[in-house]
Amino acid sequence: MLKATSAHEARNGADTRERIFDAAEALFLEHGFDGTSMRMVTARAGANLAAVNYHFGGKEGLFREMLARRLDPLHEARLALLGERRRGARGRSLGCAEVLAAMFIPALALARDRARGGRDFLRLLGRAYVDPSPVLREFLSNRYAPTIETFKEAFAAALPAIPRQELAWRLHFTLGALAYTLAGADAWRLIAALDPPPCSLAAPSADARDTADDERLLARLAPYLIAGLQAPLPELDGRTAARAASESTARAATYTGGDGLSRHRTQQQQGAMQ
Amino acid sequence: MLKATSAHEARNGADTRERIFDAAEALFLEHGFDGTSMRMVTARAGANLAAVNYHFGGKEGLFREMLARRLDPLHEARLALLGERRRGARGRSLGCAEVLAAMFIPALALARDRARGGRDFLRLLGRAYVDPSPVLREFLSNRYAPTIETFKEAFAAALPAIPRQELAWRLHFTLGALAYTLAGADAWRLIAALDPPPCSLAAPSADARDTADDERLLARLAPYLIAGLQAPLPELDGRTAARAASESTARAATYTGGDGLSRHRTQQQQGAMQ
DNA sequence: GTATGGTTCAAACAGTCGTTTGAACGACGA
DNA sequence: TCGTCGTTCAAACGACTGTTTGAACCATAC
Repeated sequence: MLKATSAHEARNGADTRERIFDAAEALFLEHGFDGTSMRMVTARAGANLAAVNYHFGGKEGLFREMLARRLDPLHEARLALLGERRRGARGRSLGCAEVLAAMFIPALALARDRARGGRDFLRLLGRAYVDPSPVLREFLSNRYAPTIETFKEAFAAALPAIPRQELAWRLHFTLGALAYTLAGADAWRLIAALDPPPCSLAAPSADARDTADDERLLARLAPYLIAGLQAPLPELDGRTAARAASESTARAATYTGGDGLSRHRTQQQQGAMQ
Repeated sequence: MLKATSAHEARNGADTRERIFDAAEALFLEHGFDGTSMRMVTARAGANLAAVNYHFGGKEGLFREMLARRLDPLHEARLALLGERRRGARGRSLGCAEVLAAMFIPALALARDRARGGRDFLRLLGRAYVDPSPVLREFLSNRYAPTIETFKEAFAAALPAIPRQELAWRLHFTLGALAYTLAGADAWRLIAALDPPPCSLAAPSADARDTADDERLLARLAPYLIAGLQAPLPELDGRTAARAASESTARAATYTGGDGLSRHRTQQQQGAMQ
């Protein structure tokens, strides 16, 4: 009734499951949750319409498991890499770029690994975060909230000069730039137009070309995000964000010490704005 | 047969049009294009189901006109403000912050003006950019491509040190952070929790409070985006995104400047990543 | 051999989708 | 007063939605 166990069932049943996963993934990338029908999925997968309800219990179950298949390994790898770098730092707190790398490298590795993600992995990641369907939104926020919280703490330690409120917003902006960039089909079409083609001698496979594109894209994205995270603090209501924070939250005061303060010249670019 | 002309028809017909617009707007914010049905719209608008096809020719026509109602004034105001600042500069090229302000200020003004946008205007703007429906994507890219091109030129003049390819990407990231931030219903719920409430003496109206929220949000967003746009250039030759990230820690990366960015990728960097 | 149990299948379920129809309404000019 | 025309209305259209059903399949266990 539930999962496949014997050799025969494992071969047949698991195979249809995978085909349905792949079909749902491709269709979700193009049409979103509401725009993808079960008949589209099963037709593309070469499976019977009832197979979705048999294997996954319904449309919602299919998309939840489809996302978890890709996103669970991603978040595990992210946490593992973050812990590894923390142990390697021996007490020294990680830098902002190192924390960001702990988010980027596993995503890139999965995009390179066809078995666990494939060339469309990053697009899937982005689409999942911008889909309007409440089913997916609730699923994602429930399942991956601990990981996000852990990285939020890591960024807070890496950027002690940024008040917690401000940092929460900047991480939100960062996630937005990431999700939108990765989700947009336009972006991946623009790569070929904007970036010069790789001049490798051996004709690269389709996968290798896409992987190189991913790396170029994230190489462009990382400096942008790091600069944004470390930007001078804004002024709210005539006060600096730091003052606003210290007036409203007691926690910010504990982070005022440390080396991060010298890095921020809070007056430098303020005058240029507006 | 087509639009209303006489006094009577202008009162009745235009009124239902507006009610349908408002209903479609609210539902589109929550459910997206595919998740919003004509019956949901007409029921909320208190109109007959056939009214949508009568006034707009169909679902696609409704959403196109609904978006144009909000976004046309926005883009006109953006271009007007940009031209105004250019004339005020008397030949001196505008700064990055000024160009960004020409995008922000009209959006904020429309969000403050209930008649031409209202408190949900920024959310609508964001949702429109992330909706997966090909109908809306094609409509937006066709209709507002000239405006985007104009601002791209303005940013290019404001940031002469950034190569055009790189700038195109950074504007894409910027648009992503904007759209995702504005679209997310979570963001607007977080504002109350993260930002200290305004300490005005008079009890603020609901609109005034939302406007203040918008201003705080964009005040936080602007330094982030400006810093990202002005970030040190990435190095794309033979390095992975991870190494580029860790090398650019704390704005230490070198400005290669001009076109000094060598784009020859020497060899495959497969081995560099685990 | 037969029985078992996971899997697939065609067919149909009730419901919703966007759209169309043709009659009715109601203010206007003649 | 009558005809006109823009607008609204209930009702229905065929197509599509997600889901369910019960029979058929087939390698395995007995």
